[in-house]
Amino acid sequence: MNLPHDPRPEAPPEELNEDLFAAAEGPDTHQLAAEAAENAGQALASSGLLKNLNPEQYAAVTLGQEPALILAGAGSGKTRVLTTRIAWLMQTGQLTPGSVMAVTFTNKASKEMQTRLGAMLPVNVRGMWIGTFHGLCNRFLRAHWKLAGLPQGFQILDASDSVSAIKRVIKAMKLDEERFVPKQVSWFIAGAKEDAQRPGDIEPRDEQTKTLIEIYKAYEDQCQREGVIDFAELMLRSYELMRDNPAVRDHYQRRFSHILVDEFQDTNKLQYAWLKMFAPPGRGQGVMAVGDDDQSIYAFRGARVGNMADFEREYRVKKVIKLEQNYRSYSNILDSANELISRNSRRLGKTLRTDAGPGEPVRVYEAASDFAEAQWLIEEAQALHRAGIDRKEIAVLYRSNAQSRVIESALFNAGIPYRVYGGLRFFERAEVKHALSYLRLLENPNDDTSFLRVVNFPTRGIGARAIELLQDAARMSGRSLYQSVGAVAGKAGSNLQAFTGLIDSTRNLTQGHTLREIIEQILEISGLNEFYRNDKDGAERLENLGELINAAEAFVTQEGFGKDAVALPVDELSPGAISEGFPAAVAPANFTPDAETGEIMSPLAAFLTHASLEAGDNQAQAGQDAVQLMTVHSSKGLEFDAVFITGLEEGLFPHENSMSDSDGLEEERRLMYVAITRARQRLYLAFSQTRMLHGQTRYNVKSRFFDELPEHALKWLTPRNQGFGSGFAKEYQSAWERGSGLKSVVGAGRVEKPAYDTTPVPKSMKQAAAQKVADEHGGLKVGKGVFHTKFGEGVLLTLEGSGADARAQVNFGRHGMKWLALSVAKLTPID
DNA sequence: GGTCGCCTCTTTTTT
DNA sequence: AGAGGCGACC
Repeated sequence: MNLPHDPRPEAPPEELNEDLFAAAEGPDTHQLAAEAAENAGQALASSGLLKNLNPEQYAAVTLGQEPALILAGAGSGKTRVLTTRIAWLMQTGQLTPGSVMAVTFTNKASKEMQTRLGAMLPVNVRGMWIGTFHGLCNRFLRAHWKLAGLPQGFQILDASDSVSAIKRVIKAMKLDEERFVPKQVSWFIAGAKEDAQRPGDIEPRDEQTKTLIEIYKAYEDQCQREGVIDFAELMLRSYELMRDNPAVRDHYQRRFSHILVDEFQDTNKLQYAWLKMFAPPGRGQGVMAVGDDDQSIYAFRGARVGNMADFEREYRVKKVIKLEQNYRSYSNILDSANELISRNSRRLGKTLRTDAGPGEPVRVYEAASDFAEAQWLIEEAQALHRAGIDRKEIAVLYRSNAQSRVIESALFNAGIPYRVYGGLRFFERAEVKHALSYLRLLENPNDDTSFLRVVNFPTRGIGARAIELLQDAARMSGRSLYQSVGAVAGKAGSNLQAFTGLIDSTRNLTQGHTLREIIEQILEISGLNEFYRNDKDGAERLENLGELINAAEAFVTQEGFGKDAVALPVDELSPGAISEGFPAAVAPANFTPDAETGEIMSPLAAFLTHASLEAGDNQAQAGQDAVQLMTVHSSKGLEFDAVFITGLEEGLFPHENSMSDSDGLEEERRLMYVAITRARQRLYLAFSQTRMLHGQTRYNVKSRFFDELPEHALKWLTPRNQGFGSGFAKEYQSAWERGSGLKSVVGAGRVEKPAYDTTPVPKSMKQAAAQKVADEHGGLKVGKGVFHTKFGEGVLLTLEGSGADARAQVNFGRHGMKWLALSVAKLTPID
């Protein structure tokens, strides 16, 4: 135990478990504990745990059992406050491991919290209710699957599974996929669920909405039939179970005397409602919400910053504690962040300060191309490494995943170890998903999504027609595809039976085998291995399948398999809980552990859950000293000695899809704020004049964010204003007046042909049309610069129509994207 | 009826 | 650059 000044004798883990049971016994315990804390707290004031906390942190850590809202700026020691508070509450006897729930958003954050807490106290953090919203909901539903109306081994659909399930629904309903785009429908459904709305709760405003509601309903039925639930459903089911079952609700409200929620600004409506089920205002539990409105970056998926204000009001928070002292960055970095974020209008108000001094300037670099940007970045990173900075302390951030490619290949060619977070995650790779689908079918043959994914992969003579017949049969009888195989006659039918036979026999064959053996078997029997062995590009995929076996092995051994499953019998079935009159309906009868092993879940089922919930973030070689690559979103909560923010270009960052409304732009700004505040010592901002994206070249203008940073904190590594960012029309004019013209093409956006293609050959109708219009308007070329008397200079992005109808889409940078009628607008080409 | 290969469209961010 | 859709061929 590494708490040097613990006044109490060291408590053995068993004793803590005793406490754990006691914790479920009701408010009296809480009260006694609080009294004990009163005394202990004084003694602990100068102990190691509370040492070096600033006054605000101290106040937050040692707050009594009451609702609290902590406004915690970036780098203000938020995680430290959270973990120290839990540790302090436990040390002072106010809390037992079983009576606290700590919720985070990302797996990374919850792991971090567990690690830190584990280092402070000798507790089994795995058994504690520390996890992501979705992880905890999963745990909750595994415990109460029957009450929740789920099959015991329910599986979780990830985003892409969900979209393909919805696609099937749309097809089955014979709806037009153009009009009901599966992805958008998925959005609609997730959005409804996040507002706690079932199909019946949504108002059928118009025909479109009416149909969407029908799809939602059918999708629900389908998921229920197949025994699967999506991410949003995890939350919604848990919420509804709490809402509709007083006995369960009462149990958990008594059990958790303290609930801590991290990144509260990112909670959506449902998550807040969920929290209120576990700890309603006025129930007297200690609910601590920690958040930073300036770091709210998930509005796009339903996060409501307003939850912070609502929380303050509804829970009658006495005093909001603001953590504004930053311990991470030098002031040049902080000044930049502060200045930038001050442009946002809707803020709770908070300014970070530091005692660290100005530090180095923020370095700005302009590259000619994304390739050059990557090259420069690598040289700079190498220099940093030579100067003694660990590679893992160097982060490269970008707005969208697609940007990582260039950087990756440059790093690869230079032989620099790197690690990419996010992007195509391990469990999302096609071959891995195939393998997982086979595994899911072993566990639950009625999982139609998995069935369809692999029924004919590798090909085994089951085509679209056969599947259509099968789906019809299934629909008629209301059964799963697997159950309906017998209904299809002929060759196709026997092929289908061969497939289900393959699944069944593998299941029998591997009965009682280890997870590793099961996976090895299915890879062979399914023919996946053979398929990739014969595929000329299959080597890497085979490797990934091998990696899947490793991951399973690691999951079983190191990870201590089934933490969610194992944790349950211990604390759900605690004598305390039962003696407290925990209703029979949710008591042990609901657990049907494996007769032989006593496991609540099979290792396979647990592994599949793990694969859905943690898309394989930590599959990349952990521990190696590697440069860290990630999106700005996934960098939240992390910090590095040196940070490169790349691709700071209009249309990319801020992203073009967000620029239309001010809310979107403010979110982009918060995103930039998050990115900047990741850096401890060195911050680099880079942008590029051209960039290859989706196989096309884009011509870029530097991000408007450069104009929102304090000049004194910046140092331009390339000549300032060489590029064509803000106010470039003016620059253009002066350059024009000097008679030099402009050499480079400026502007931002997509162009129809590759940049360096000197002999353009129209590849599509669109291009051919563009070519035609260009001929009519001599000299205008897509991808080239144009000049407009009012808007100045821009880049021609699209040409459409002909004659009087001819239109042009031009990006005028500062003046934005515009569609112009060529019969009216006077556009002159610039070379 | 199945398979293969060419064509098109796509992509913001995540549990 | 990669996946899904569509048409031609087996």
